[in-house]
Amino acid sequence: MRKGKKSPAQAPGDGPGPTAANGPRRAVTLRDVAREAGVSPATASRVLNGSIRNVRDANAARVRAAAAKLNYEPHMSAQAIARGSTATVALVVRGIDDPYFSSIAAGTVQRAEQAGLIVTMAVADRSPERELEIVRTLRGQRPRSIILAGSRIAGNGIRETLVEELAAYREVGGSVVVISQHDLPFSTVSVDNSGGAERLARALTGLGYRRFGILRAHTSLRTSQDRYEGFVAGLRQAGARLDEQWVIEADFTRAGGYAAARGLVERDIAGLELVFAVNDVMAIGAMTAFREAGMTPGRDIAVAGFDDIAAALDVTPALTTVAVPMHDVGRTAMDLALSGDDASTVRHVTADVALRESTPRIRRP
Amino acid sequence: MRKGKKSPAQAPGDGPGPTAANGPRRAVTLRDVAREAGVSPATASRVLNGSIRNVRDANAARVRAAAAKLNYEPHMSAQAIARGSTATVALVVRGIDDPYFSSIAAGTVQRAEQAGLIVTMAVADRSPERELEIVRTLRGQRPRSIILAGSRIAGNGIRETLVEELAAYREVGGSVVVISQHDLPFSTVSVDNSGGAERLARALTGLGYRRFGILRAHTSLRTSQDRYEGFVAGLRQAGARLDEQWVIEADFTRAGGYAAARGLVERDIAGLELVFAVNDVMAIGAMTAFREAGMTPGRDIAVAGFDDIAAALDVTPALTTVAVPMHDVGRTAMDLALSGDDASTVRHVTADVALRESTPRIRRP
DNA sequence: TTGAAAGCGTTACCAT
DNA sequence: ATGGTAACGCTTTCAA
Repeated sequence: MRKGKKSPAQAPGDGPGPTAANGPRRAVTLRDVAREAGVSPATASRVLNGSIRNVRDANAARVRAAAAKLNYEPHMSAQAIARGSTATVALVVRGIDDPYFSSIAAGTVQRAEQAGLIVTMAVADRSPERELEIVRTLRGQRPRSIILAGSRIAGNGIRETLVEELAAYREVGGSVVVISQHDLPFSTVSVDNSGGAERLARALTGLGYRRFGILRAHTSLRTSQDRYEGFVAGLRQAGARLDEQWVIEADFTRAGGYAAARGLVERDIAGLELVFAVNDVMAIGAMTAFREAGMTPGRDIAVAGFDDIAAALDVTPALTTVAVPMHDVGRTAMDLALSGDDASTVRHVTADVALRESTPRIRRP
Repeated sequence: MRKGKKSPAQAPGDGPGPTAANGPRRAVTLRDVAREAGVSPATASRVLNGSIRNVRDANAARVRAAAAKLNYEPHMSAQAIARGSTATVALVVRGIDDPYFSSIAAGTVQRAEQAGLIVTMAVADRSPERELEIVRTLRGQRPRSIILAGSRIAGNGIRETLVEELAAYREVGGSVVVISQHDLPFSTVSVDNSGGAERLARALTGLGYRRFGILRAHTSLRTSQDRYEGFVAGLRQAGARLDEQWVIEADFTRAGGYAAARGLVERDIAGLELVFAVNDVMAIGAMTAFREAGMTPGRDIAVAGFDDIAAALDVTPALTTVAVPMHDVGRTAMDLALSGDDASTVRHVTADVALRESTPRIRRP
């Protein structure tokens, strides 16, 4: 038995009234409400949370009154275990801090709220191992769905284990949605990273650019890799060639872009015309680094990014980028999660090139 | 009884084995693990989640092996109801999308993870009513703590109801932390909004500025109000006066700042030297609006903000602001939440003026 | 050290 | 329409 608070406290006869003691009073339960209303817990349950309408109006009213009077709020965990399902959706991101993820999260949360679900956030910024660990823990929450945003391609079996883990989760009734990981056997929101980057490359060569540098993240980041490869493909199509020495790997963050650009300016970059960073925060970091080095972005060196975060419009010059509708991505992910589509549906979202002042038409000598 | 899966399925004798059927297999439970290990559920519980170390090594090993083999993950909801407490913390923000809140959230989540807690996010961007509703729903989750970031001062009784609601929640064992709402009877992380703004005003007058405009949010937003009043106080101390016609109320967002600045430039603002926006996103929106109107921020008009979000360094000219250590705020909030300090502790965090190029020393005629 | 059993707050079946 | 009661998956007391 639990703490012996039943018999002594019950003798006097009623609810959780302020029993003069001071320790945390116990929360109001459905039984309290039922007692107050003079009905059985079953009836109270039917009124408050049940789907069926088989309760006499008079009783329903009394129950509702009692609930209001006692300020009753159903215990979600208890409901979860009684019903066998929760009202939770889990979202795994890499860094909430990042405008990309926070926009996706915003879209997700918005949709979840409409559906009466709560979303829990986990941050998997450290490593694939950590991500795996998180997914494992998440299973314990028994969420309806797990949405994975910005996950990695990990080597040495980690990825396989992750897939197994998620598959097992789906096996017991959960749904899994991944964002931009088109080769995982789950429902996917697929951002056209590769195509967008390709079109960007073509647009930029169209503006006259020929000598490119690229700031990309580690190859294990699928998003970065897709954008990189798409961009290179676009250059190739346009007959521009890429000098490997100007491809730099850095963190997928503002700091990463900043550091990479610093590294660049310390070398001889005469002749380098444009730097493409695989996301806007890196591009913006790079612009700041260039500026600090006395170069004016958009004049001495062109810069382009990817994502079209809000800040892309606020920097000077405004940043050329590829617009990803991040809210949509989040919403779509949630829609997929809730659709109950057991198949591994893929939903494509397009990414459009937005040419701005950071990449003016170039006048070649 | 529930779904009749007990008797028939039990006859053959064993666990949740793949019974040829295809519907969602049921998840592995502690009983399954216990059976597999040949011990009682009680023992399995002790090994897997119990604090006490009273299990023979051999048995412990078998239990662990069984758990691993079956890929068991404890059902958090079940634990929550059995133990009478959850491992969640609820965070209520106004818009995850906003860099201010996402940074706070990041700090919070980081700390929570260290403590083995999961955080659920709710967005209260709509209205005080909505916020109240959210808090109410949240109570159903029975989180250990509720952290309120960026909440409002609402009129007409809503605020009182909110306070009552939170008080009741604390009554039953939860802890409440509010950020920057120093007059609520709960533990508080108090950002020195008013002092920071005051120091900013003095620093700016020290640079020679005399004619100020202010972009602020609705008076119901405590943070905005504090910053506004602090700034005005600072001006007064420096003997500068504020022309009311240049105080504009707008949304607490980039779009709000942009719109307000548009409105400003459409009027005759000759003589206006500096615009202070009560947060960086508004200031940055304003800078963009000024630039679009053909004015160069930092030269034709000075601009200052508050928060020191990452973007403040990336805009041109770099934005003068008051630096709020947002990660710290988030972490501190979580620390307070977990400290179990029943008293309404207040933790102060300072905000330092950061003078940058958007407010150069002014040369008066 | 171990297991039986009660109990946590709900829901849903079954009978009334 | 209503109430009794088993069940959900786990923890913890109590007795062995």
